[in-house]
Amino acid sequence: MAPEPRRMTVRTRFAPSPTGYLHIGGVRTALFNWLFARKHGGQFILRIDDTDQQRNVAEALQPIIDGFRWLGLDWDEGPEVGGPHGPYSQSQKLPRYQEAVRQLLDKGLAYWDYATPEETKAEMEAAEKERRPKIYSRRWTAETDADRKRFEAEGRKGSVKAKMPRDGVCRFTDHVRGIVEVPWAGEQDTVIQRSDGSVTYNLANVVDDFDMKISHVIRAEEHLANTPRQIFMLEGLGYPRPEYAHLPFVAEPPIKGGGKNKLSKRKIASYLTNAEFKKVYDHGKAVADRLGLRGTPETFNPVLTDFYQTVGYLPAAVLNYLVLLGWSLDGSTEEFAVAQMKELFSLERVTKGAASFDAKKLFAFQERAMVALPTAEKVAMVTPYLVRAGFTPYPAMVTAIVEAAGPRLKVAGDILDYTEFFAADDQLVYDPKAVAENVTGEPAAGWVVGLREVLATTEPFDVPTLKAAVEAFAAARGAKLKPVSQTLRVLVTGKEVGFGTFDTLALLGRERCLARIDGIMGEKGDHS
RNA sequence: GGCCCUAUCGUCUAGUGGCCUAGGACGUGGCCCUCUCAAGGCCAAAACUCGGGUUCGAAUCCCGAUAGGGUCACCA
Repeated sequence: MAPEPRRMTVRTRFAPSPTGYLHIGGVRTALFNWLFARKHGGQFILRIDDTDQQRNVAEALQPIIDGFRWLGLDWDEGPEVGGPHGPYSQSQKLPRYQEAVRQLLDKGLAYWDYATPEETKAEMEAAEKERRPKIYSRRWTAETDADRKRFEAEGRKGSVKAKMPRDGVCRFTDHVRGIVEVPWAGEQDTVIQRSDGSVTYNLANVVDDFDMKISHVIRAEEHLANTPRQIFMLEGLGYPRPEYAHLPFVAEPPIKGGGKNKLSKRKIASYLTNAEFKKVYDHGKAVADRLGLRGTPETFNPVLTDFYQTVGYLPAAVLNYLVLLGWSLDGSTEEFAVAQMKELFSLERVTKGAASFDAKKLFAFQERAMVALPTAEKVAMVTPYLVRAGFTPYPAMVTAIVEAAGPRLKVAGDILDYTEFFAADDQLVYDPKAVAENVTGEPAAGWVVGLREVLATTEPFDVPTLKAAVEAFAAARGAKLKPVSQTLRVLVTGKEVGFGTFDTLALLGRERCLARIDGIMGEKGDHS
């Protein structure tokens, strides 16, 4: 029979542990898996790696599911959507795994072992001291049921270990690293079933990948060294070998005295010593503060995707940054719409070295994407922030402010920089320093009455007319435009920064401007 | 410690023997624009880890060193 060139369906997976948060490095791995599946018209599977049966799996899983949904990384099989190769949680597959362990035992590819943790530890330490590979001596191996009984009579607990070959070479092809060869003799007899009957990751992983018909295992490089053990198991079980691609890990931002360690959410304090990382964090923190959010490093951390969702980033921008962390199309194309990524992604162009996470560059993608977003979409994005901050945003006003803000609006939460337009005239918050320097101090104090008069009489109340009137006002007093416009700005917004002064005036309208000036001047009057 | 992986500007990267006096992007510095803050425009500084080979010619191929990382003990 002629070997038919069969077209295998591409099936990839991402298998997070339910930890309660979605790590940005994990998203990068998931993205590459998702992109590869989408590019080849295959399926992307989400599977839950909860072999050590934690308590609140559902609760710890939710943030991960939310993150995927927010980013638009849809899965064809897995939690909430089901699928024909379930269950998609390892905790529900124990009998299945134990069956696999039994098969390995029956074939003589695994054995019962009764070494105590102390004994194992002592052997390993001795091996390290003698500069030998850390290979178990198999001293407490039970060959027969009688052996098992004997060990158990001693009060020992048995675990099952894989019986790794002691000679030959394990060779496999990795789509990013090429051919990898490792001598079997260096591979440890790894525990596949713990003494409490639960199974370990390597075993469960191999069984799941087979059950779910995973064609391409695309995962972080930390698993590269686990691959021979997994190959041993899957071949022992008679499973076909999937294709492998080990991605370089996402490294931490450059910090003084730091190497290229894996990005970790726990090390946020040291990342904050990196000025660029801190800028991004501070910007996000400002938004969270105005929202009255309690930002704990547990949830509010640029290493976690939740940060970007909370602050109001665009999923497309996050994805665009992430796709370039370890992959490139060429040396110059940087902007990719999600649809383009799906079309252009390839494993062959994944880089080999670890890539540092650069929050500031992610932010740059966000800025560009935000500027390009149609006003209506920005309005929809921004409105919930105003609501959460306690304002009543009227669509027309929001639209006007969003347009006036232009490129100042870098994330949705930035709308909270412009709440002066949504605040009631008698509830405007004035920055005392700004008032002291631009309103009550000299020469500004002497301009206020005149400026109020200008605003009261300028007709029409639009940008060019207002500008001309104020310029004339300044010229008449021998003043430059700058201090005068700043006085006006503080008078009606309470702040020294914002849109162009005349845009601000026009946006507010004559009534509100006069009301605000009267408000602050009346207040000053009352107190003096 | 054994085994495995990796190594181009501060960072992400292009580069697969001559097109490289090494290109792009973020960041940084300067200038311009300007009523503040942004944005924008222009310009600049900034890298092939080191040492040997192979070759007429090496960032690119080979060897070695160094550095970083991963993995190996009932985490995933």
